Amino acid sequence: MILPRGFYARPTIEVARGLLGKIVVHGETSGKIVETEAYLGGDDLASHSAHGITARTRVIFGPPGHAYVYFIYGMYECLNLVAEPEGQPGCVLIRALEPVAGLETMQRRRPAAHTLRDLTSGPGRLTLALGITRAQNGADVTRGALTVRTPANEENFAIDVTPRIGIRQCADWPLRFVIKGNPFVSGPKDSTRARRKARNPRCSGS
DNA sequence: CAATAGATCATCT
DNA sequence: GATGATCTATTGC
Repeated sequence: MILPRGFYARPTIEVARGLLGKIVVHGETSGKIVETEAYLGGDDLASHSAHGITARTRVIFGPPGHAYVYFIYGMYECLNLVAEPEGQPGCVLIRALEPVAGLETMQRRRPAAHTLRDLTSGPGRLTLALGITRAQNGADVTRGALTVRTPANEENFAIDVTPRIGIRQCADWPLRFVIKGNPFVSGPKDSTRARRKARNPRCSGS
């Protein structure tokens, strides 16, 4: 079943947690969401919407249940889902998927992935694997080729909360959510002892 | 296994 | 003109 718009018209953090375990479908390819990050309005300087409405960020202020796809580092695109009622900023970055369907197609789109885990475990990776580009920016994910659905049988899982990754502003805010123990989350592999890598908090001071 | 540099461009100052 | 919600290949233990 496709998630209704009401699912997205809630506080961003609730949407970010609720999206874990759901299925992103684009054409013949699909994957289960195992890692998300919340990007809020207001004081969250890490969010693109922090500096107000621009040509790029207008989607974040628009109606919920739409895709916000942006281009970054000259090479990669990242998929977000717009939350909050229309007029209020807030979106959820999809950071990692567990491949579900269309594996051959995904492999073809990502020749650099040597393991199944590498296929979709990262924001730039999963957009390549699913074939998502800026053409999907602003697309309605409650209808069309790009949708988010509930899995056939929803399993129980615990949620881990950590700081967000790859940002400089507000780097210590606990807004990253992962399915605990799922091997497809991005970051250090826990095949062996995963040592905690301490990052300098840049936003903790004044 | 851990750390580092390079690729590359839309967006904003 | 600088920077960034990244990924990959390469180097060094």
